[in-house]
Amino acid sequence: MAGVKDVAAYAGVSLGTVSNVLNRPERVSPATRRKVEQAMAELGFVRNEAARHLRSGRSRTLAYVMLDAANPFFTDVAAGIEETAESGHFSLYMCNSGQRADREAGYLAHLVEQRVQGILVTPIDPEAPHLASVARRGTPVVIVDRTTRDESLCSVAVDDVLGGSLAVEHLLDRGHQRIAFVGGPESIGQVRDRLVGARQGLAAAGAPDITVIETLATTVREGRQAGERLLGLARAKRPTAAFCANDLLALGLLQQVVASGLRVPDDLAIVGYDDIYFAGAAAVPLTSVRQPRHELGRRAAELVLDEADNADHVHQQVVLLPELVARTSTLG
Amino acid sequence: MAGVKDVAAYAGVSLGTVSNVLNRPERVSPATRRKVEQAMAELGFVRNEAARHLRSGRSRTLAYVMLDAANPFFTDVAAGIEETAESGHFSLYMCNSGQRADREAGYLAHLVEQRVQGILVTPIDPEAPHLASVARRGTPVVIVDRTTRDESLCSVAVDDVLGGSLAVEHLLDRGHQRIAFVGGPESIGQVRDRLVGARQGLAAAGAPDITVIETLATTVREGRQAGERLLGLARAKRPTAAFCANDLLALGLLQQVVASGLRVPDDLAIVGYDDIYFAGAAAVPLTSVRQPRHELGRRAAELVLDEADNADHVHQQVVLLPELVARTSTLG
DNA sequence: TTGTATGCGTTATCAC
DNA sequence: GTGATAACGCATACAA
Repeated sequence: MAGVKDVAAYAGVSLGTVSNVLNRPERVSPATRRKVEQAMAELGFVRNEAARHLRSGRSRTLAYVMLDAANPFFTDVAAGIEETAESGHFSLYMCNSGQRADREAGYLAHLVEQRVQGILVTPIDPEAPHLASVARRGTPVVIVDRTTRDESLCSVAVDDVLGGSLAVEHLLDRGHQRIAFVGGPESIGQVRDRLVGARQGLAAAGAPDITVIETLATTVREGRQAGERLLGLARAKRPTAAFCANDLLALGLLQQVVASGLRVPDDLAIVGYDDIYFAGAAAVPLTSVRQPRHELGRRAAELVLDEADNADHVHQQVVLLPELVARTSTLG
Repeated sequence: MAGVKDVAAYAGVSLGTVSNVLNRPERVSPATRRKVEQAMAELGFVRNEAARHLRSGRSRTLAYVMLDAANPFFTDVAAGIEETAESGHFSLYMCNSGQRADREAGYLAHLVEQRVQGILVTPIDPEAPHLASVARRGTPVVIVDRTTRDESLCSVAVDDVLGGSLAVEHLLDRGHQRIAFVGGPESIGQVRDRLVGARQGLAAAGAPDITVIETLATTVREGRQAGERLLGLARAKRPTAAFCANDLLALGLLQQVVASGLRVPDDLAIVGYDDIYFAGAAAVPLTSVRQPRHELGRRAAELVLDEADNADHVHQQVVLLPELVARTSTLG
C-alpha cells in the first residue's frame, strides 16, 4: 500500500512537500500541488491514521459503549451523540456490551488502547471502579443514562422519580384510583426510582398505595406474564390502570390484555416508559413517559468533548427532565 | 501517560524486556516479570494501539457500517457479526450511516485510514463505485443484506423472491384469494423482489393477481396510510389479506385496522417481513417472513475475515433462505 | 516554496 | 535471560 514516500517519489518531489499538500495545502504552489494530488490518486494513497495519530498524539474519534444495541432507546441516544460528534468533525464508534460485563471491560480496554478522544458509556454497573480508572488513565469518560456517586466522572441522566410521578398523576387525572406498578427487579436503580416517584404521586393525592407486580426483567415476555397475574385478580380489586417500568413491559402487557379479549383503556389503561418508537406504533398507541433521548446523547457528547480539550473542565452530574406523552392507551 | 520506556526505567530493566513481558512473557524470568508487571500497574501503563499497529501493520478490529441503527433488523445483524468477531478476538465498531450517503462515505474513509481488518456494510447503493474502490485499496469489504453485480466484492443476502412466495403461499393455504401487497417505492430492489415472489406464488396457484398498494417508504406511518386506502375499498372487492414489504409497514397497517374497529385476522389477515422483535410483540402477534439475521451477520463476518487473511480467497455472493413464522395475525 | 532530519511508542532482531 | 537498536508512516521544525 502506497505511503507518502511512494507518492513523493512518483510525483518527483520530496516527502515534506507531500505532507504539506496534505496538511497545509496553502503553502504549496498550485502546480506541484496538482502533481502531488495526481500521484496520490493514481497510487490510491490513503493516509495511515495510526501513524498520524501516533505523531500527533490524539485521534478524532469518540466511542459509545451501549448497554443493549437491540433496545431502540439506546440507538436513539446514540443518534444524539452522533449529532454532536459530527458537528465537531468526530467519528463515532458504537460498541455493544449486550449487558455483559466482560464485553464492556473488553471494549473499554480496547478503546483506551486506541486513545480515542472520549468514551461515553451506559454501564452495567455505574459504580464499578473500572470506569473511574479508565478516566484516571487519561481518557475522558461520561456515564450516559445512569447516575453515579463517583464525582470524578461526568454523567447525564433523566429524573426517574419525576417520571414516575408524572405517570401516576396522569392516571389520577383520568380518574383511576387502583393503580398497578409493573416492573423489576428492584435492584435496577431506575426501576426503583420510577416506583418511588409513582408512590410519591399517589401519596400527594391521598390515593391508595400502588399494587406492585414485580417482574424478573424489563422485557416483553415478562410484561405478558405480569398481565396474566394482573388479569387473574378478582374483578373488584383488580387495578384499572397499570404503570410499567418501561415500554417493553407495557407492550407485553398490552398483548396479554388484548389476547384475553379485554379492551385498552376501557378495561385497563396502560402507561409505559421511554416512549420508544414502537410505543407510538403499537396497535393501541401507548401513553409513555418520554426521556429526552437525543438531548441525553448530545449533552453527554458535549461533556466528553469539553473534558477532552478544556483544561479547567469541572465534572458535572446533569439531570434532564422527562415528559409525558398521552396516547390512546389512557385516553381511549 | 506512561509508555514502555517509563515502565522500563521504573522497573530498572531495559525497554526490550518490557516488550518481552508484553508479547512473549515465557522468555522472561518470573522475577523480572513480576517487577515489570508491578511497574506497569503502578504507572497505569496502557499499550498504545496506534504505535503497535503502526509497527505490526494490522489491527484487530472490524467495522460494520449500518444503514439505520434505529431499525432493529440491523442491530440483530450486527449481533451476528459480533459473535464471529468475538470468537476471532476482534472488536467490532458499529457506525451508522442513517441512510445518508455523505456519512457512509465519511465512515468508509475514516475506517480505511484506520486500517481496520475488514469492513462490513449495508450500503445505500450497492452498486456505488466507492465500495469497490475501498476494496481495491486493500481493505476487505463485504456487502451485507444487499446483492451487488460487482463481482470484486463479497456479499451476503437473503432470497427475497422466495420470501415473497412463502408469504403468499401461506395466505393461499389459509383460504385467501384476494390479496394486497403493501410496499414501495419499487426503486428499492428488495421491495421489488418480494413483490415478484408474491406474484410468482399467485401465478403458480392460478390465483388472481395481487392488488398493489404502493407506499412512499417502508415505515409505520406509510403502513397506516396504506391501511386507510385499503379499508376505503368497497367491501366486496376489498382484499381479505395483506402482505407487507416489511414489518414496520405491517405494524402501521395493523394499527389502522384496529383503530377502525376491525379485527385481525378475521377482517384482514396480515403478513409482515423481517420478523423483527416487535412483530412477535405486537398486540396481535404478526406472521412474518424471517430472514436469518444472525447468520447473515455471521457469514458476512466470516467472509471478511477470510478475505483478510486467506491469500487465495475467492469472492462469493452468498444467498440465504428466509422462513415463514406463522402467528396470530393470519392464524386467528 | 521545497527538502531534510528527527521523533512519536512499539515490536523484532540481534548481540551480549 | 536481557539489553541495544532499527524500523513502522507520518508531521513538523528548520535549513536551504
